Amino acid sequence: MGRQRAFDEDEVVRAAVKLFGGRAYDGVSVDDLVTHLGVHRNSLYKTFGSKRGLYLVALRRHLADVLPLTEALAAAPDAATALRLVTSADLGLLLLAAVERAPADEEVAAEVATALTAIDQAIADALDVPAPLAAGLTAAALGILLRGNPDGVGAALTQRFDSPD
Amino acid sequence: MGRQRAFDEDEVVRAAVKLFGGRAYDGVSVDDLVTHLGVHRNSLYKTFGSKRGLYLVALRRHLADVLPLTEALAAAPDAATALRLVTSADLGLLLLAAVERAPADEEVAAEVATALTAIDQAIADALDVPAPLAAGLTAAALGILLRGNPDGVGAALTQRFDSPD
DNA sequence: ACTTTTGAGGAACGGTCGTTCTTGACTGAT
DNA sequence: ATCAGTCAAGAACGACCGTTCCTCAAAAGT
Repeated sequence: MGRQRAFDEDEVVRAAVKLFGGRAYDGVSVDDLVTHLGVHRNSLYKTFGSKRGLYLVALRRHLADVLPLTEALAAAPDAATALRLVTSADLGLLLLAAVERAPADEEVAAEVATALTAIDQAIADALDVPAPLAAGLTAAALGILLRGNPDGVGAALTQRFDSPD
Repeated sequence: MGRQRAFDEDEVVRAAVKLFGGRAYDGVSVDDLVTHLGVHRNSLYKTFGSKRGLYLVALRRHLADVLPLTEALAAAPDAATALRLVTSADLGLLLLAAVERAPADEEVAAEVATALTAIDQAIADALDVPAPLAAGLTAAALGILLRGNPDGVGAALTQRFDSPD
């Protein structure tokens, strides 16, 4: 048919995940995307439709990368392991999407809610704890990620948490 | 000397806290501020210097409102009470500032870090627990706030948490 | 070899951004 | 009564936003 594209769509989306995960949605301009993604403006719009379209694709790719995390969670023996798994994952875009975009974009809100629920469920199943408790653990992990200190804090929490078992 | 101003600066700052706490920094335009704050463009720039200047003032006001929270925390008898105090507080702007602005504005980052440390310290003192554990509790509270479910989740966490005592 | 389809390339669009300028009304001090 | 200083009001600024258009080069189908 026509000329073949000179960029790898998967690479582009991954680079977009990195960019959108690093700063706010409105802080990433289309110029930034064109510069850092190695895709021409025109191809970007031809492929993803709009900036928001690319963002949604990037978000879904990011959330798809969370699936392996839930599988790893299924084998977690205790809360400490589960918390460490979540806090050591790269969830930058998920975090930013939840705080910043979800309130303004219900499609983003739906994706985020689904992903968080999946993590909750994986924790609930693995540790055999009630759903609200699993959701609390997920929330705690997100809070730790948000504070940017993966070490020490989580350990202190779960050390106390696992002791009654 | 001149004409007296027709707006209450305190009211304006409080309205700004509400606006900036509701959506991303770049999502709040100066037009939005002028419209919802009841201050004229010119007065806004005369009083606060810039949009970022107003944001910083609003952030500091918001964080000043956190001080009473730390005082209340000092009297918290257990983790459940502490967590409930934090998760029932209005920390929208703090949360948004931590996730979205802090990475891009080191002055914001410093303010946020100071506020979070103050909460950590208050919890550590009240519950007589080590600092990392207190920081973990603060993080958990932030995560719960971020998920937007103040009830149930926190209770499930702390019920388990306080039981060994 | 020729046509057709598609991407690359870059200029350009209208709109909105944060910010500033100009003008006139109001008020305290001389 | 006059003057100086501050505020309100809104037009206007250049810069940048997301998006589109136009032209040319490359490659698949005939």
